Amino acid sequence: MPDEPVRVRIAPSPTGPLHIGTARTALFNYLYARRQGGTFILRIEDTDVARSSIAYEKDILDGLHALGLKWDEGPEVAGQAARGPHAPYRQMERLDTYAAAARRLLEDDKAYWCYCTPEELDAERKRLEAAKLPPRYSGRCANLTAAERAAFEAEGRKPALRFRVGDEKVAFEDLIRGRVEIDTSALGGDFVIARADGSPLYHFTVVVDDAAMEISHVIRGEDHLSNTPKHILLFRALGYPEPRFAHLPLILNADRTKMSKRKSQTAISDYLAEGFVREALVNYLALLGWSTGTEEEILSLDDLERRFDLDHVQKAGAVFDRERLEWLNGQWIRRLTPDDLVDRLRPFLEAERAAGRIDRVPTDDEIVALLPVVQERLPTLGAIGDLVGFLFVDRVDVDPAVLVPKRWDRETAIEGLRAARETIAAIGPISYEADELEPPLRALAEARGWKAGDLFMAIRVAVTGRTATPPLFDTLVALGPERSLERLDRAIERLAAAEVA
RNA sequence: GCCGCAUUCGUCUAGAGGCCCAGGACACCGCCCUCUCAAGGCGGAGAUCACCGGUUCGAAUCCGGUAUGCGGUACCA
Repeated sequence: MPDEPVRVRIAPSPTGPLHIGTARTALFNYLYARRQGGTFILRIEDTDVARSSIAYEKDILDGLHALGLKWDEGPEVAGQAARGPHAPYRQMERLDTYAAAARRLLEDDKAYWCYCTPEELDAERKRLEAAKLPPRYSGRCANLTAAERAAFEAEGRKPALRFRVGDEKVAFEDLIRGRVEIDTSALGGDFVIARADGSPLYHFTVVVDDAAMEISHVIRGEDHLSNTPKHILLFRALGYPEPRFAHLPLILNADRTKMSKRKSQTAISDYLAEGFVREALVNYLALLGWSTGTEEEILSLDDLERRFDLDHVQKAGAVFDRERLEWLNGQWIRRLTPDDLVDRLRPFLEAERAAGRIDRVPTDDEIVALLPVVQERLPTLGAIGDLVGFLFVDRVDVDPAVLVPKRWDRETAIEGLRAARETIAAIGPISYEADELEPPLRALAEARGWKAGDLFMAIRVAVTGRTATPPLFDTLVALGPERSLERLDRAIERLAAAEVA
């Protein structure tokens, strides 16, 4: 095949939020286009009017934008007109195109009107199933006479349009799986391409549009592999050139079934809301079913655009592994510049505030100051509240029981905290730095014969309310001398009061 | 049921006849670092390459069959 221009597309249905699987397919199409110097097209397949919504369309466009997958043709904003030489790119706005194609098939007798009701078809299917036969349309309406049609019309029946399947073998060369051959007799008979209400169905619109938009490579999920012969038959019947096909392995639930909302978290927006960064999402998704062929695994979108190829796409399905995503997310968070990280953290801190988990949102300067101890501790951006939220609440809740280190008793804890309080107070606000705090507190522990770790733990719990925090002295500095002493005082009171209880 | 696709450590994968009694990463375990938690470093455990036959001097890699899994089989996409 001569160098035809590469044109690929992602064709989501706005019947749900952007799904992990759709995002991965979009990514592979995008990467293929970029790598081949081709065109990446977004087409909205909204012919299932009952389940489609503009809100889902918006979620899908927003999600693709958030991942950095820019498309060359298609709608930019949900609901608004699309741009590109083949506009519109929303199927419900292309109905006349399908109607024209349907008319041609009808005129060529490659399609016919079927008056069977859903009930009749259902009964037929059940009968076949009961007889342990594969479900298949009988072809009852395949050769109706004009009189028979008129009789049905007189009954008020509205016909669906069926495509004649015929009896042959269809073979194609899948770019990932190699040669695939299917006998069309296994396709279940003539299939419906337009509903009784006139609205076109997926198998039909996908072919008409892929042809109209001059799609050169159809890269999609393996769940469409078995449907491909139907599409090829339609391409041929309509006299369109066939595109090349590449069927990607499925993304799987932990039980190795096709990934579903029911068993996994599938919405990209949910991952973004948790604080997964686009770099990690893209990196992880790219490595689900594809590899560089080397041992490299931290790859930016830029790297991927330069290296993606269909040869290294895996054939078998891949289980979605959240742990690995989290690890990659940490890798990417650690690579962000301070300014960038602050920008990305702010919305999450604002969300913490809105949820009432912190009492005020820190300033950018405060966040920047925290970065050295926070950046390597964030598995997700959303973990920020859990990590340092105690710095931005008016008062912490301290459990007296955890205030006492394992090797200590209550009295020692009170004594230790009092001594620590004096030591810290003596340092004063001017030299209140981590380097100034540590030596005297260590000296204190040594003088009293305490393990430094025990003393530090008691202080940590007193000022943060928790046993796992960023390094203690940085934490004290972030807290400031006043609030540090105040929290120590409160903790001492709590412990003293616990005596009574 | 029928049709199709797939099968390398728990998971993601490297591997395109000898470099592999199979390499990397996540997770797991241990050690180091260490004020806790992370991060990082080092090490460990973990795959008879689904199974059976064949081709070959030699097979994870080629061929055939079997098994298992998944997907499709809608007037959903």
